[in-house]
Amino acid sequence: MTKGKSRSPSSRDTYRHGDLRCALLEAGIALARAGGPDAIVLREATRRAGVVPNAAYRHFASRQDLLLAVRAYALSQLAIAMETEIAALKGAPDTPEFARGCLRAVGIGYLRFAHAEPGLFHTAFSLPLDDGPQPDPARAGHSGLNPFQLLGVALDRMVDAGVLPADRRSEAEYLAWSAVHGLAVLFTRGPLRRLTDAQRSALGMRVVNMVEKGL
Amino acid sequence: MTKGKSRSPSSRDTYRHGDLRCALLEAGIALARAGGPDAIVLREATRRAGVVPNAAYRHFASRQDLLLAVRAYALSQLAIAMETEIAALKGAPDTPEFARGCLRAVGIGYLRFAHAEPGLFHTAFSLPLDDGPQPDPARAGHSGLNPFQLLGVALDRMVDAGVLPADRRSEAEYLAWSAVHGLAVLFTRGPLRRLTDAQRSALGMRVVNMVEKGL
DNA sequence: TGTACATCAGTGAACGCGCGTTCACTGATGTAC
DNA sequence: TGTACATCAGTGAACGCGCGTTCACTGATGTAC
Repeated sequence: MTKGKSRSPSSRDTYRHGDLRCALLEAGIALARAGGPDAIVLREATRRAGVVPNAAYRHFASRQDLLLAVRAYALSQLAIAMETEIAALKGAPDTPEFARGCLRAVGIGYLRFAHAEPGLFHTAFSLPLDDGPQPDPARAGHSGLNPFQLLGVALDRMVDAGVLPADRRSEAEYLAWSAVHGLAVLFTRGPLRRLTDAQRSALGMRVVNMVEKGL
Repeated sequence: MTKGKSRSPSSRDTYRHGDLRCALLEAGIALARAGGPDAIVLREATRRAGVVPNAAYRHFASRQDLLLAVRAYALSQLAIAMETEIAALKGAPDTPEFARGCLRAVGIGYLRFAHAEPGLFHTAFSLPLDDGPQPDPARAGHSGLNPFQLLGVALDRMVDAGVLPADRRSEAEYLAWSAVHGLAVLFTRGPLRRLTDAQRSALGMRVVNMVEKGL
């Protein structure tokens, strides 16, 4: 993920550009960060990498292919944001408190990421997500789980801790995801985009509480 | 909203095209319906209206101006979808049951519209919504209320009926909106877009119930 | 250690596309006398 | 009632733009002898 344009040649970047694929991906990420999925423009990525436009085709089959790589990065960053919140939890695991905390952490991580990186956030969901039979590890966080899986684990924990009736577990992912995703959209592109940090996190907590209570 | 390309000239469409503004708006709506906000293309709208591209500038200041007009239409259609659900409610008004039913109707209307008209739905929220000091009537349904106002009224009713504690009323719009909007997105462009009608409405009910219970 | 060679990452030039927007115009219309 | 005229909706032609993508190429690299 480092380009090293000004570094002396190493084993990593001896050949011509060095690591053009990586440079293009980074440029794509920067574009997505600044302007969302539509801002991912092949020619601009090559410009930033200091390379002629068609050089990109040595590393990506098409613009879409680059976009998918950027999206995978965005999803992994989202997963990491969730993991960070979970890691900050206090208290003993396997307690009801911890289980609830986990679900909250997943939701809060989601909202924080959406606010901190709106461009990447929208890139992550710019296309339908269809993981094949087995989940793509490129979309995962440090735990190896992708955002959806992290949510699933949090819900499983709640069932195990006796906080969520087992008969409500099915498809609970989508209920929780809906609420938090909706709020993230209202925050980032909707009428709530001018809220202060305090207002935003207060409303975030309320939504997460609503989910916990309403599940 | 009727173009009357093949009608004999009336007072409405005697002058040249007749009612080009209306024809362009209709074309824009058709484009949005089929492909969302990005599909609203000035040149294509003029093509469909049988007119040269720059003719559009007699009626819309820019592409953005046309897009805003289409969005207003989409919002009014959404309001109407909600009103339709409300109108179908049985039971006496001013009862707790009716108040709850109202909130559910607003949510279900929202979800139904999103599913029936995904292109218009996404157009409605393609830009930040900033109603000025007074709400734009072009975005309203038959009642004169826009979608957000309809939601507000439903929540007020719940407070009046004693179903929602007054201290939870504040900003409850955003909690409810979040949950339903999120689900609408998952339905229309997310992983839930292949659900059957039955599955979709079951999940819709669950989200609406979650909101009601969790508010 | 030195040389010939095959590889393939990046080049240079071009393609066709469709977009939003501007300009000076023209000619059917409704209106004033 | 008839004629001259001003209006302004739609025309015709063009602008500059940037995009994704394809083609035949070239020349630095790593490798085989």
